[in-house]
Amino acid sequence: MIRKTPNSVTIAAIAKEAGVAPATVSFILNGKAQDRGLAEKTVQRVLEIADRLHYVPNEAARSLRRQRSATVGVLFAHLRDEWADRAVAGMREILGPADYVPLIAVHRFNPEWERQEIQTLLERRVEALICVPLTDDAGDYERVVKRGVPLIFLGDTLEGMPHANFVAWDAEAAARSAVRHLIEIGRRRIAFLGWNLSRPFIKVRYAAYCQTLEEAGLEVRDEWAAFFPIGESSAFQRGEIVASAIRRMFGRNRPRPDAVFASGDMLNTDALAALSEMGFRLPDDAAVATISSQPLMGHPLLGVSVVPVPTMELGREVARVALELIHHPENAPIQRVMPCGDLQAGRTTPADASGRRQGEAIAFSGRA
Amino acid sequence: MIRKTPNSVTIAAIAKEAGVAPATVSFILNGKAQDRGLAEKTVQRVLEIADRLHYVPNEAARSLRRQRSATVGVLFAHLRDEWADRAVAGMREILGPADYVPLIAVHRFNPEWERQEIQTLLERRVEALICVPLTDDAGDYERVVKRGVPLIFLGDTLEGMPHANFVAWDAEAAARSAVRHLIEIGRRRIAFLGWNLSRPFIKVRYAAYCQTLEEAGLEVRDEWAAFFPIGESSAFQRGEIVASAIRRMFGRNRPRPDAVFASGDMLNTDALAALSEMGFRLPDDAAVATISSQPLMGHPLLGVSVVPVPTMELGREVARVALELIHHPENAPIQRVMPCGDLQAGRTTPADASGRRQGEAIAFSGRA
DNA sequence: TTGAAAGCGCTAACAA
DNA sequence: TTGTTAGCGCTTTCAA
Repeated sequence: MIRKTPNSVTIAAIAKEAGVAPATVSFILNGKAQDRGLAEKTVQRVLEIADRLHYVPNEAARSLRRQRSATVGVLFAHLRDEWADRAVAGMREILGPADYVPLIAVHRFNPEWERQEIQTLLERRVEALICVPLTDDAGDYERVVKRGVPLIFLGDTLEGMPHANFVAWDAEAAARSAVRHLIEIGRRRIAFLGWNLSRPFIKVRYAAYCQTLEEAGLEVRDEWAAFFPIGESSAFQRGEIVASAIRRMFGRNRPRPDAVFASGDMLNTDALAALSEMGFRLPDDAAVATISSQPLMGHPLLGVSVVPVPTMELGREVARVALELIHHPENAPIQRVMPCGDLQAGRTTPADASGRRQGEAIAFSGRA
Repeated sequence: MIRKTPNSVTIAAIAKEAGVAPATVSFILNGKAQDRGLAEKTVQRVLEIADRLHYVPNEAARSLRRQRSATVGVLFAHLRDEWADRAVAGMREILGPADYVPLIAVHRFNPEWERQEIQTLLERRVEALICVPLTDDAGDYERVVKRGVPLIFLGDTLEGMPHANFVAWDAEAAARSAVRHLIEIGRRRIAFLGWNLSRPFIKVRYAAYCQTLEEAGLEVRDEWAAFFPIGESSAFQRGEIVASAIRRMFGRNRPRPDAVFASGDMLNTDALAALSEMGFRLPDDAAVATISSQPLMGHPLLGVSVVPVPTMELGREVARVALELIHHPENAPIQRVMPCGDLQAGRTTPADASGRRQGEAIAFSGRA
């Protein structure tokens, strides 16, 4: 037995019950009674009946008739790291009052799923599409643009689409700030962990890393930089790959790195796991700095220095841009780069402000 | 200027172009050409044209006509803790092949938003609603049930709705296993942190804690248990409340606890932060065990013992139940409790397997 | 082997 | 002050 949508109360039923025309009901339910100059008595009666019958409008019919869905598609890579949580919170703040609803989808780094999700979103006639870009490939995105649906990249953009709309954050400043911090706390041999993608806001992190080192007169060594493919299946796998890269860097004959700049989430988690597994003391053997949208990453026990990504504000801004482009598509391209927060210093050296002696592990300052 | 849905290619346009009737196109596009015995030539021509015109079906029209949305609503409390990520991954596995799409919404512990989101989902005529229950209040949920839309709670259920469908996990076994572990590693004064809710699978954790202690002949002290209100605004606030509870427990005259069972996510993070801020050594001063769906929680640096929640499998199962109820509503109520994973022991005592000496902080085992 | 036609629930232009 | 009407794009029954 196939279950059908419950035969819900329609506007016609209410009209019949109230002894008025469907159109009248429609106007009243949409708060346009004034415009039509309807009698207050009629309005009340209709509202009362709608309420009593538990009327719930049928959005499909409404969209079809109005030729707009009041919907914005949001395609995430995943829902981890609080990224999505905070981005969606920000979007809601903006979309809600404008009577738009976000349609959330996830591609899990799988191009095939991404295509499917985009298709589904287009079938639902989203009026704009917010999208965390997956690969360097512009193919599927161009299709969206061709259909006249405003596309806004979130968090990065694509080299191959110079006129794409995007809302990103200042990865360059973030990377600089993280690396500079490591230098300031006395580190001289800083390793880099990054993603193996040529997206602009990914690439800029390595560039900033190099520049900051050079400005400080420090060495940039190829064998201290590692780039990893992104993907979902690699959650465990990736941990292994990152670990082996770290083993390579740290296992060699000296000099080996005394700090790690993990340029994004997941890399930082993997790096911590690997370093700890190798028996390194943090920050004695390796200080870790990262850019992250994951609050736990800033936990004192981990002792990592973190530049926080302003995810919620990104969500707000990208929603604003989406609305702007829905109403004024002629304003494309809109390209915004948001500033990121100040670095939160983790533990730095064992002999830092709290005055512990060199060599002592300092997960807890001890209370004796 | 208000932007309208782009005048997309319709089935009628394709029909005209191909010189056939709209109905023919519809059949072909739905893969029912066989059933109608259409000429292969016609089929090919129509498909070619649809492709050339970049036809994308209009889901609103389709839903309206078919009187079903092919959609399942999923209402989360939030998108943190990888809960949503893994639950959605599991659901996709099941819903995708059945040609259902999940509509994801978030209520952020706000009853007003929850009502709004449920309303929005009902307007979109979801065929079932999967829902992480918010409060102890059944009001809004009953409305859903009354409309004939199958409602399935995820992760817990409500006392006030004994006939509600739900898919939960075995919180009792998880709690037992966590507390037993703390006892096994020699702890005798175990504190409890929990949520101040009377939902069955929340309540059972405290009960299991008490029972396990009693079975071991240990003392259950009221002042070693703390219950916290749940809510979003309290992210920081809650941290403070948890911290003050922990200060109260640990700051007193002896005896004070030597372990903490944080019965859920967020509580564990807060507890770690508070303990570390107070300068306690883990696990010397307090061993921490918890139930969590957050992988970082199992990180060796944190040293916490974790019972993992089988979130992805919950996602799969709840999707299966949703489909079952869509097709066979007469099978309600369906109530399932999934087993949870084995406890992953964190650091236990300072003098554990790795042979460190008593009193040494052991965030890192040291490599010298 | 194909076409015609009705109608899903709603809105908005036009009449009355 | 209210009603009539014509679709929005699609599916599906019935007729040819």
